[in-house]
Amino acid sequence: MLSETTSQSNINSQIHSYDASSIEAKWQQRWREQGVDAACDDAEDLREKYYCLVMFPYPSGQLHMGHVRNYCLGDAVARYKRMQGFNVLHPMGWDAFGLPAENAAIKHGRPPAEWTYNNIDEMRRQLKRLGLSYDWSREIATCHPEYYRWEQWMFTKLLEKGLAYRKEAEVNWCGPCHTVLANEQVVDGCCWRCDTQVERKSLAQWFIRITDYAEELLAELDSLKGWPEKVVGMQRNWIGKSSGALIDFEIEGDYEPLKIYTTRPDTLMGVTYMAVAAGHPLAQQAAAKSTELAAFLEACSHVSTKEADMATMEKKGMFTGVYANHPVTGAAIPVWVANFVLMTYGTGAVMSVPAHDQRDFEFAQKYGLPIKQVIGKPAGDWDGTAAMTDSGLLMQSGLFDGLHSEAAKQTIITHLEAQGKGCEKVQYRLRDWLVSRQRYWGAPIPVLYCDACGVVAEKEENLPVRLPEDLQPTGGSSPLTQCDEFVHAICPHCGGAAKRETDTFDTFMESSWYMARYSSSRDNATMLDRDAVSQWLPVDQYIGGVEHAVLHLLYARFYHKLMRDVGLFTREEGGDEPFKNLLTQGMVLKDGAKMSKSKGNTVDPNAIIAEFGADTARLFTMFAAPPEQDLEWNDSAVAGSRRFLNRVWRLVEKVVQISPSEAEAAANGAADVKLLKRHIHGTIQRVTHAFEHGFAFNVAIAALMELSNHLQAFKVGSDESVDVVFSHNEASVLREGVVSVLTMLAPFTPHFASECAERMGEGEMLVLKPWPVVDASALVQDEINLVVQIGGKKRGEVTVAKDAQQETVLAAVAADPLLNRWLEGMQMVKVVLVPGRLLNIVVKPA
RNA sequence: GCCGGGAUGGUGAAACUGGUAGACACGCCAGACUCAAAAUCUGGUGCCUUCAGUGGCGUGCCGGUUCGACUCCGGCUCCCGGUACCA
Repeated sequence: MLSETTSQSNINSQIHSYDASSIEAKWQQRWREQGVDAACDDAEDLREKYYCLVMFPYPSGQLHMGHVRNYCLGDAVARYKRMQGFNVLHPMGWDAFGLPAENAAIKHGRPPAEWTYNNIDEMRRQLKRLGLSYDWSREIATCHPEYYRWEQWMFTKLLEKGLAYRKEAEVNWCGPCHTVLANEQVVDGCCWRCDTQVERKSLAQWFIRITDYAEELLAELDSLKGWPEKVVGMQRNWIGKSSGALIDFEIEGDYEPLKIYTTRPDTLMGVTYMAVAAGHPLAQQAAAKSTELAAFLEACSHVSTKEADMATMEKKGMFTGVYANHPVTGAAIPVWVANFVLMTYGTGAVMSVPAHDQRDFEFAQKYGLPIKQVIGKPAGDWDGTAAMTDSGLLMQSGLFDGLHSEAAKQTIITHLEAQGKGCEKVQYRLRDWLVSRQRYWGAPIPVLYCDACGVVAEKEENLPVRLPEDLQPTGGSSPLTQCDEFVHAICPHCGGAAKRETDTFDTFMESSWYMARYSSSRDNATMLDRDAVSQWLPVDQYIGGVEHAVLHLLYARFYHKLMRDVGLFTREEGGDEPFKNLLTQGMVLKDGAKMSKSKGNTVDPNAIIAEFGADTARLFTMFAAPPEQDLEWNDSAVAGSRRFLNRVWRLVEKVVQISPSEAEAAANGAADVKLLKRHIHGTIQRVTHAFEHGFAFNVAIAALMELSNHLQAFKVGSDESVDVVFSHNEASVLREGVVSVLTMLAPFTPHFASECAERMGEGEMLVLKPWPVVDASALVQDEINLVVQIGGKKRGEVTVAKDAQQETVLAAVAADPLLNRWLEGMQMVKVVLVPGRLLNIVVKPA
């Protein structure tokens, strides 16, 4: 009884459904055998190149839905471009160095290498199960010596050019991660990985001079037309260019002159006090004479970045007892210590103009300091309740009176320059990139410390400096520091004993150039093959999460320019910028929140593939939301995506069985065929448009669903039980429609579409078939339904010739009693005809 | 504060350069098939009104431009992301 029920239900589900797992395996094997996913390096290949890249994953062990979405987007683009006749490079690899591997190693007592390689194997399997069309022959893993040796080589070049250097500096230290961090990796004063508050420590570290490239990185943002404005804006803010002046204030007594940076030299004559950071030498020096001041400085140093909830923190200060001399008037100006002045920006000291700076204003009010207006308000009088920060004409400014702010800036700077008291200065917020990390699982920094020769770079023939892969981290300092075989080395300069650097590179170093390496990933003679670079770079379409807006995406732009300037390629060969177009996809949410293990709201891609098939997982992630928007996971909508595929499957079964009759179509048949043909080509137009403009795949798939609904209803209407006879013409257009749907589904659901196409007798390689082309003649309509508005409100439609003139349309309206009644007792004031769209009759009571 | 994005049915979302608001899908309701259920199929589904044809209202709020505004302009409110005592 039970078994009977089960078998019955199996039969039924077979009738309505298809077997995803067997056909997906079948097609994956065929594509692999036929090498359809490989990019062609052959110079004789005349196809235009297209480089489609998705951000490579960190091999954490399991693919999550965010990956699935990212990679399905990239795959849809790559497959579409292949069908459009491009020679597509669509590679994949592993960002394989990093902290999680060490943490896992500590937890499991096994070396990070093993964990990493196992994860890569598992994740590669998962990617293959999704049917993603990667050229696996170019796969790279950044932890492989054949990869990082070139990064080490590059670093030695940067050392030669003075673009890399070692310096003792105040740096960000994360205790739990046991390493320093770059500025970009500190978020709200906390470590970007473990979210604990970073400490400031003075340590000798390796830096790369990204600040030398600040201007170029900023200027070329304007050329990135294919990037989201948001990301461009974030990078612009991060670089933080401002222009102003450096001004020296002489200090009375035994002090160095006080150098300040200001963007408002025009307000110089309104300075009523100076403010320096607690860490400023002048403050420290003055504190030696005042216990009270020393106590205040001590208090300031304990205000952590965290509790300093910056926006609301109270402005505090104390007079140092020191006076500065105004560089123009010579007037004595009190120097204060203020907790809002940052030692890390500008010179750690500011001139305060309370009349024209809100922060200075609040401080002056609190401590009863004078406020002197030197800029006239453009309109009306200044009420003095808040700082007046607009530009305007100078007043109370002696010889500068009457100048406009903008002119005054220049005049005052020139005046100061003449007296050696100041100069023009462009300031950036960007700091040099700190690239050394006190971690084991990373690429060794190829330098040695020799007692005789000092800091020496490893020789090129000794590269790579191999990371021993069998060490076991324990949680404290890097096991490399205890590894004698690694540490004790020979100085490449004098041949004496030397110690190796045990710090490793920031893992963002590896991800900064992988896109270039894919062009020549198997080349062991050079970092980048010049021909391969000019063949493939720049990346035409880059796809990934927005969280890398000022991390990876800034570093990669920088590194690209470094590689160019080291001479690996010219600007003609590799371009100035690595990524032409950027798509930042949204997150995958469940119950309104980002999926995470801690929240317990994850959806496992394996489970979805097992239940519905890879094609359904792909289709849903592309259909549920536009790519750059967050996607809310919805289990029943996933099932709905699968239902759509089932319907197409049954449509294919039906069309395959049609044997056209010799009888000619009925009289109205011709019109039906024409309409269907218009639907088909309208859909081709819409789907192609989606691929060419913004990748609105949700709309593209909706269009395919719509067409498939039309195809199902063709000649049958809602009653499928009717035995319909198709003429040759009808059958052929129906077939054209189904093949079009399958062809356009191929980028989204490649296995399913291929299987259906094969059943239709369309041959094996749907994925290599040309993309359908719009037949413009099919879109032409002789008669159209024209919307009729009366008084701006839609009142109905009339059927008229597509190019009908106004009189004709009005006649049609008059002939329609339902429309005409709106005109009774009314006077026509105006008639607006939008050809092909609508007619609006403006009326008023007669 | 500043920069960027957003607000449309019960839900995810469509709407080309101003021209039929809600395509497509999920959910829900009803029906067909079934002993029954599942699956599948069909129909309905913005809100209010009406027996019904109809009519009115409706894209966060207020105002403007226009024959016509989700779309453009001015002024707000709220939400999301980024960033910040940056001098």
